[in-house]
Amino acid sequence: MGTKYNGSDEEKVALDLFIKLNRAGDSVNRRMLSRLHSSNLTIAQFGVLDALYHLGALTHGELAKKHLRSPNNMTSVIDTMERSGLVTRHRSIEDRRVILVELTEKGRSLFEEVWPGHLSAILDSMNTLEPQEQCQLARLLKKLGTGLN
Amino acid sequence: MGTKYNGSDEEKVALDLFIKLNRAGDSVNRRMLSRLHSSNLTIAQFGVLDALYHLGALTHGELAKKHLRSPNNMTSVIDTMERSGLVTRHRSIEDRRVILVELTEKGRSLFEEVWPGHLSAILDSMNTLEPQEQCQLARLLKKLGTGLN
DNA sequence: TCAAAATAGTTCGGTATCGAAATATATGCA
DNA sequence: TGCATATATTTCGATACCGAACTATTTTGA
Repeated sequence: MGTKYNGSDEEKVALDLFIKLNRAGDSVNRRMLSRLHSSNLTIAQFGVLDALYHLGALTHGELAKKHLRSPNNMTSVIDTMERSGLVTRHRSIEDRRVILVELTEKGRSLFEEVWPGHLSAILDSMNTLEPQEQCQLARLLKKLGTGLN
Repeated sequence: MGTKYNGSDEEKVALDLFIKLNRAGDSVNRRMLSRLHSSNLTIAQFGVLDALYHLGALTHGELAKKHLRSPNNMTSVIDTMERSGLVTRHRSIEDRRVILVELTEKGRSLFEEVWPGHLSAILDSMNTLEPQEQCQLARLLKKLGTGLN
């Protein structure tokens, strides 16, 4: 958003907040992106690894919901990951429309290799704020996010 | 991030915050995206319109910096917008490496048409929070963002 | 003054993302 | 039972985005 908008104070506060929300999110993700880059993982791929590691086999639809993305997206992400041998697909027996995605051993060990650094990067980032500031921020973000859905 | 990670309380708070930050940003942007979609604008394109409208002619580099994107990106975004007749490019006379991007009349009027709805959508979103909550959130996000750069 | 370094943009190859439309399968209802 | 509808995924065409390598131009410094 431009910085030269002339509106009421109320509008300025809201716009300013909108901008800062985006900037903060961008900054955090940019960090993660450059971290993951050395493992040849994208954020989307890492999200899939993470979900599968912690939750076990999931369908395209479940993965998409987990990351607020459309399912047609997952096809391409999973394609790439399957090509690099990180996951396997197989069709469900009960419902033959469904495809289950599962970590391979390679995917599992890559995640275990990358996760500690990723976690500590998140901790580092967030520790810019005092613990009670973190809680406060989380509360406000939750309220904002909940109001939007 | 998975929801089943077992770490210290401190880690849980930070991870939780990280997730909520992303979710809130996604929710807000998703809204904007669906709003802009009816004008055949992407978020990137709208950002360019906005910057050019409020700041006048800018170079690729300035536009990229404004949106925390790489300049090679701008080439493609500006290409698309030039094709749809929203902006023009011309090479600077003083420094012939530089390309200045400017709004066309079509771009200007499209922005003026879209901006009010966009602004009120932002206001609506942010008004989920009380004014003093908005200020508090902005302050925390700023502190977080500043610590990251 | 002129070659090396810096800067602005583009091109290339690859992934991610979307919406719309297609395919395959499952479910529900008359 | 059988057709209409719903659901899961894929395909298609388009845009966005990244890093790396490239071209053109300007600036710097010996």
